[in-house]
Amino acid sequence: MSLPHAILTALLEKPSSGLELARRFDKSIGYFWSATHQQIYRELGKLEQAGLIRALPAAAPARGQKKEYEVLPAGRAALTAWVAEAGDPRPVREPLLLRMRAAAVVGTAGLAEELRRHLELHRRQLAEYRAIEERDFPPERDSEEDRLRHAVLRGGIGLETFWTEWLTETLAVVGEREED
Amino acid sequence: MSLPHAILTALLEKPSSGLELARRFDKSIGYFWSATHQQIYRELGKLEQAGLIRALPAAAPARGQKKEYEVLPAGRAALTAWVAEAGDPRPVREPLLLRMRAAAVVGTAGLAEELRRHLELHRRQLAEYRAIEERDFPPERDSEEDRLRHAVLRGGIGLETFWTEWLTETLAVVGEREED
DNA sequence: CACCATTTTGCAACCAGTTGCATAAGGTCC
DNA sequence: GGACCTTATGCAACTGGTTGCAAAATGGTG
Repeated sequence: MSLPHAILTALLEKPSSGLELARRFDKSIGYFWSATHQQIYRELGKLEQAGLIRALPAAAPARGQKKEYEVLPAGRAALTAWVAEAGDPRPVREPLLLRMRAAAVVGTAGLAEELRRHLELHRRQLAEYRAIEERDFPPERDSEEDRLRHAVLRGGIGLETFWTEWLTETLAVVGEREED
Repeated sequence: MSLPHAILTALLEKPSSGLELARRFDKSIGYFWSATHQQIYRELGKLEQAGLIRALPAAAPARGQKKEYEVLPAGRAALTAWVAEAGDPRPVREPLLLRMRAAAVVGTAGLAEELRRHLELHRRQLAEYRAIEERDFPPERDSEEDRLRHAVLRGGIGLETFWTEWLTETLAVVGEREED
């Protein structure tokens, strides 16, 4: 039940149309909860029906025509409640770790290359996060909101840092004996 | 497409019945790819039909009766191929990070308690991993398989370490101003 | 041996997320 | 103004994962 709340958050930050939301999910919020435009349109429909958001323009709602949504008080209340809700961390689901296990049984052929590719991807993501950090969180900006959002970004940075370190380490274990 | 390969790996490590698999998924493999017994039974059926595994006992296969499976050569081949396959890392999907974002907009009421709860959970998981590490990977065990499996476990340890550190840090940001 | 709990397997329905495609409006180019 | 591209919304079908429940074998207890 996270997607509706992700959308409510995004809409509170700035009222948007479905497509705008989809684009914003490709960065920022989407770094921690990605969604396709389909999911977003469907969920916008549900949220509207539930009375948590409403469409703005009142122009005849036709197909190829932009529809902007804003959050209603009930929506804000639902989001506030969700912040305090208990919810366990999701179990890790990373196929790469699984593949390592499989490799322990059937051999590591082709694995090192994958590890290198992943390392490159995580390095790139890490660099992107760091650029955002420099751009959006200079030392002088330090409101409550900034500190919270910065903490989220530091989460991303920490995760990518972990993966680059682990992959580097692990390549030392796997890589060498695959070269021969 | 990870579950079938997780099952193949588990079955190669040791031929098992569905329920045994389900139990083993609650530890070890399941730390990185969890699955319910339903998923497992369904997948076992598919794998059998695909000719990648087969049921052992040949006794009349009835409902409440144990059925052991073992991996066939085709299954091993499929797993070997999968190890080398390209597959991008999954995007992070952690509701807690999302809730932090939401909290930046609607306030942090109730958040600190959740952070503390998560911190406790991650500490516990970390302790469990470390215990497994001591038990299963003493310095003298150092075969190829051991090194790979140990790397996987180090992955888990690294992730839990990251979360405990991030949560501690973040509690310092959120916790203080919620006490008043 | 009738009764009951446990073990093991499984069906059915559901929810969340993905993929592929369709349709409408608006702008651009000739 | 017809052909075409982009923007925007959406339907339908599918896949992966979850939940709730049922049902057959097994094994004990009175």
